[in-house]
Amino acid sequence: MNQDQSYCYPYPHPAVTTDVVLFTIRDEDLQVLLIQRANPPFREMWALPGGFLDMEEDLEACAKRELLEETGIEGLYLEQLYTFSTPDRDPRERVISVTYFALTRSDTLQPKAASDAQEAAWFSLTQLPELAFDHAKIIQLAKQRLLAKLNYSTIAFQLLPETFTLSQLQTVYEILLNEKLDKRNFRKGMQTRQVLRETGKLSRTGNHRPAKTYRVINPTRVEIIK
Amino acid sequence: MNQDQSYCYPYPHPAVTTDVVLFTIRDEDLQVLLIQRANPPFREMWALPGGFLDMEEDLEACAKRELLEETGIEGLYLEQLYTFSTPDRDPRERVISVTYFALTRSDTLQPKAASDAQEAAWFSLTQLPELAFDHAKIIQLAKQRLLAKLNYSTIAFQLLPETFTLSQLQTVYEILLNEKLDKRNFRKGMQTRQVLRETGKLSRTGNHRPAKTYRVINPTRVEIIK
DNA sequence: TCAAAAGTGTTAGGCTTACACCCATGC
DNA sequence: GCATGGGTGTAAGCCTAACACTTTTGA
Repeated sequence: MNQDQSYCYPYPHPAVTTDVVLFTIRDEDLQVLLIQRANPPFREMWALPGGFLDMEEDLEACAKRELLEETGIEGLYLEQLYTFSTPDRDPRERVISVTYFALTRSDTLQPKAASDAQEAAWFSLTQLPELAFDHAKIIQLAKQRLLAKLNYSTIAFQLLPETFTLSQLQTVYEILLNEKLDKRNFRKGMQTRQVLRETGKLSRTGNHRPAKTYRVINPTRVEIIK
Repeated sequence: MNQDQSYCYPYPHPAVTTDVVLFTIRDEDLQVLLIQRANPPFREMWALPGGFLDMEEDLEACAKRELLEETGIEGLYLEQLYTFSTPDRDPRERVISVTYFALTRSDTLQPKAASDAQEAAWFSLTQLPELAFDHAKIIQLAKQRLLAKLNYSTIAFQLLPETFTLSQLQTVYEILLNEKLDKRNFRKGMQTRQVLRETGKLSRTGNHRPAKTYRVINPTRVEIIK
């Protein structure tokens, strides 16, 4: 077909990419990390971090690598979300995108742009810019999945630092669920689930009683039968 | 690289396939459809129905097409399961497999082999033959997903014909959960969920009182908050 | 009349929810 | 001492789970 294209197959192959929806909570709001594209198509538009699969790595490694390359962020919780395959979703060629969603605590240092991302920044889910490809749809699906897992898993802890107070934890739930929760019932529920351990240390901030701090017993995500 | 391979790209592309885990209930048992491979690799071994993605179709269409081509089965519930990408999972070349799971009622006519499947047959999950590729792992994951969805969705109805009795429905749950359920509580629960409608007809079989028959209000799957 | 599956209510205990006040600290 | 968030118990009602007998039919 074309002799300066070096990788040839007896029948057509699609390209495979990963795209990552990285959530955090900042400014009392659920936010998502976007990068501004440096190259066409959709040049200068905002998009999810992601990129093409290398032949030696599996998809999760690809997602982690792209996140690191484009934003400098690493070492976080990652879960496969869905695989998108509408034939014309990328104008260049047929591209299958395997999407992941990831969570990080907000005290992660600011994402710095790198490689083929011009810039990386956090956006509130309620104020997204226009997005490249079908990335708006991907973000909606990721949010739906995150919310669905809130009540039967320890996924929310991925949004907090290693140690935290119960009020901080409750605030995370309130922001995600978009409703106020009862303090006593919330704490009772956490006790029942047996996923927290007191650190023994107190958090002294502001002019009020210091709060006990906790850590997750098993920092790797666990599903919980209520 | 090779001039009689006609599809060339500036960087390497993996092949993309779909594989489908089709479940049914037969002989009081959860069974899965397998095909016997007609071609290498793993020639004559049993494997999930599936095959390579065409460039004009999306993944779900591919899964449906392969199921139809290899088994003659069509028109059933299909849900994306997971995308597998271990680099060496296929000895021929790098293959990404997007897997689906599907459910059908057992009165579907017998699968007939076609195209590159030598034979198609149902196997009990407890008596699987040795399987090609990583298909054993895929089946395990599909089963796990099916069981997880039992209690908060109407997924189980996909395993029954259009109209059915409450005893038939209960039997499906009992087989899947592998435990006996209380008849009165089961019926009460179904009433609460408001997903069934009486057909007005009775099922007369055997020497006993005829049973009322029901159909699902919304035959497309609905998620239910208990 | 017998066997076989269909059909039907009640109760106890556990879980969920609603709700209000004192505590420890910094200023 | 006052403002601020931290921390704690109880009671009502709802949901879940356990449990046994009558009905209808065909043979």
